[in-house]
Amino acid sequence: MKLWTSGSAIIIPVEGARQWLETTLEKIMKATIDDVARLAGVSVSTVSRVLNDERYVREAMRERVHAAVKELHYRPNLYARNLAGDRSHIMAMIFDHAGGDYVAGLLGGAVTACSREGLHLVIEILDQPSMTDKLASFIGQINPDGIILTSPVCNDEAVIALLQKRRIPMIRVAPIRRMEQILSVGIDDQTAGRDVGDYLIGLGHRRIGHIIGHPEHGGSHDRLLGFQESLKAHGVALPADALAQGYFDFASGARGARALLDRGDPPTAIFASNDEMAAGVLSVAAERGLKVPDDLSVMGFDDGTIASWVTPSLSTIRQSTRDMAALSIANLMAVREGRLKSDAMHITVRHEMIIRQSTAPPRQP
Amino acid sequence: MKLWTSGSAIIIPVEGARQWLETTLEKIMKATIDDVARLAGVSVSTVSRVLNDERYVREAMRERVHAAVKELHYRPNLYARNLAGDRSHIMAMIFDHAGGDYVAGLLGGAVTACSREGLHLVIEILDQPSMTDKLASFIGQINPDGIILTSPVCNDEAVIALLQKRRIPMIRVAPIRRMEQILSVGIDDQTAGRDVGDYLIGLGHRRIGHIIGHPEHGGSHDRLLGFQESLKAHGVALPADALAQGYFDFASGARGARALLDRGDPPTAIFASNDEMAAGVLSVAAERGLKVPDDLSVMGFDDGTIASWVTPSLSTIRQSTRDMAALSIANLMAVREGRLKSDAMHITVRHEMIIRQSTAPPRQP
DNA sequence: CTGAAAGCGCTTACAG
DNA sequence: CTGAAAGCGCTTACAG
Repeated sequence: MKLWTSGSAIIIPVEGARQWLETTLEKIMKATIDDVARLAGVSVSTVSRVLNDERYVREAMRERVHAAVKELHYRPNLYARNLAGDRSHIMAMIFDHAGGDYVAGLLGGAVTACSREGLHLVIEILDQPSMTDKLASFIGQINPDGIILTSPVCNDEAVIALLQKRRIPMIRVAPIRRMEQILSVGIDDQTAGRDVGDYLIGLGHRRIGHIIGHPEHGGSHDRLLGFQESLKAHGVALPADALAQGYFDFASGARGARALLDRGDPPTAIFASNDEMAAGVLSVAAERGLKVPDDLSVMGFDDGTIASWVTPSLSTIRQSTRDMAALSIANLMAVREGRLKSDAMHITVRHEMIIRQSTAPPRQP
Repeated sequence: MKLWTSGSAIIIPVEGARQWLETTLEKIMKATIDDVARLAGVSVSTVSRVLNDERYVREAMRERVHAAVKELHYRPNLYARNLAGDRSHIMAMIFDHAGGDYVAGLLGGAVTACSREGLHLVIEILDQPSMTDKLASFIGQINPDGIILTSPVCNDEAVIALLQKRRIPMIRVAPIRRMEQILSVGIDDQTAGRDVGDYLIGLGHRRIGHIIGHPEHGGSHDRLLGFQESLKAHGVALPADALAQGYFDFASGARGARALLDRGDPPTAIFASNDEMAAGVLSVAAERGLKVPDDLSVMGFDDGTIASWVTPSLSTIRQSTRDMAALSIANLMAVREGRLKSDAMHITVRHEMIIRQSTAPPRQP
């Protein structure tokens, strides 16, 4: 929409009028698909087809439409599209709390991937087990094109059943157990756990403790499993009291460390299932006058920001939650568009061991 | 797909058909406003009025509608509402990166407040200065009912101008400078800065350093200002080299600490403008064999999770970013509904000093 | 390959 | 206080 002025000026008397004019212009200037069709000299059907990248459109038409779109600064109305069509162009991510590097990475990765694909991300918090009513209301209103489920909700049977019934493509991030029909993504936690065991044993440690991660998070089990495998393979004992249950938070890491160090034969190395708990171990070591890594080696997991902050800095396993989220979005789109069947598909993301200051050979090898 | 009927039974041959039936039932069962109107024996206009809590509806009607809504498990279609009406029932929050306790608190508070008000939260990341194209595209499509701007975008003139032009209610979280016409929320950073100064001087410190926060975050300036006021009021000198510029991250806190401690007359206390930087100070102290708090007192800001993790735990100022976000949502709604004019309104959230282990009187008073 | 037209499920003047 | 009807801006069979 253009304004033509010929010789004379438009006089705008007062501030209020200027605002009114602006608002009105805005409204007029907000082009619709009809405006585009008119300018391009085609039907709205054709415009729609071009916009949605459908086949069977002549190149000439395509170009004319694109030119009109550009000239009018046209942006399709999300709500009209969603009402008329069967896609919402919206992705959802569900988690139980907003904090920590782990969630932040997922969030950042998801938003970035979404905006690259022309999608929007809406988030919802489910912090009670089986809040299916809240979830039902949420997906009933948003009708997301796909949904990313993090721990612990990704292991909630009621949640999964609901989503399956509603036929919403979903992907589970680091689930406890993979399911035949459902996409999932994660690193190979078991191998990572084995890597840690091998590394610590390689340093010469023979009494190694482990603080298990949150029981409702998939990584915890697999890391423990791999860790056990490694010790077994090297003939290193792992008595029951060398294991402490943690919950991925600082306090439970500290509690676990105290329990492990109070044993008759305390460990020379502790592997905590995430960095926060490892930081808890470090604080207990400091409190007891144990030098890290000389008296005690400490290994974390995640390589979050905290791993480099603490003193000494943490040796850890790096996993990219950003990548996991980006891959989640990409695969959910592929499922929705029929490019991919979701059956039995698990995406494994690379992990990497990062050695810093908190690990070393034991004092008495 | 056809259904065969033989006698009175419906014969469903294969699995595919069962799925089809389920899907169809789902679709049938997804009630619309028409269904509600029919069941309640009123017009859709009336249903709409009841749903939107408008006046001028008889109590009897209201009850019948609510009963029908409940019976049908009716949920209004978000996209139809948004297309027909002028509200989107969507709130947006913009930030530059997803990490840290500060952002996590805002996020959690916003999502919680939204779901309480029947709104949804969509998030967008603007990590380059003046990404107005991306923002324009975003709000053009989402048309949020309100928008929460965090630092540093809340200080971006181009961003604000765009939002004003589009008449989207916005609130700025902890802006550098308040603006007459725009809502903002934050704690009284200046008073908080003064509180810290008063407290450290009260302990007996006379050589106090400060690591300034990120220059594009509003809190930084005001905290510094209040801190300066306090020292001045008590006649305590604050030479230029007792100030270091930080960026709210661990590394800049460590850098700042080194600079301050390398002075001829090193400080006995350092006030860092957030906890992450304070953790950086702690690590430098450890590295130099300085005992905290005996040789050096350290004060943080925010009371994020990290404040309790580090050893010694940090004395700090607690501010609730959750509350800020919740208040933001509430006030944006009030503006949109005309219950509140956005002019010159700033909401001050309470802050609180938390004393832990990292502060004490100086060794030589 | 293209277009005319119905329809998605609401809201909102406009009448009464 | 209530209802009939237009309209929001798209997508999608259905014809051609």
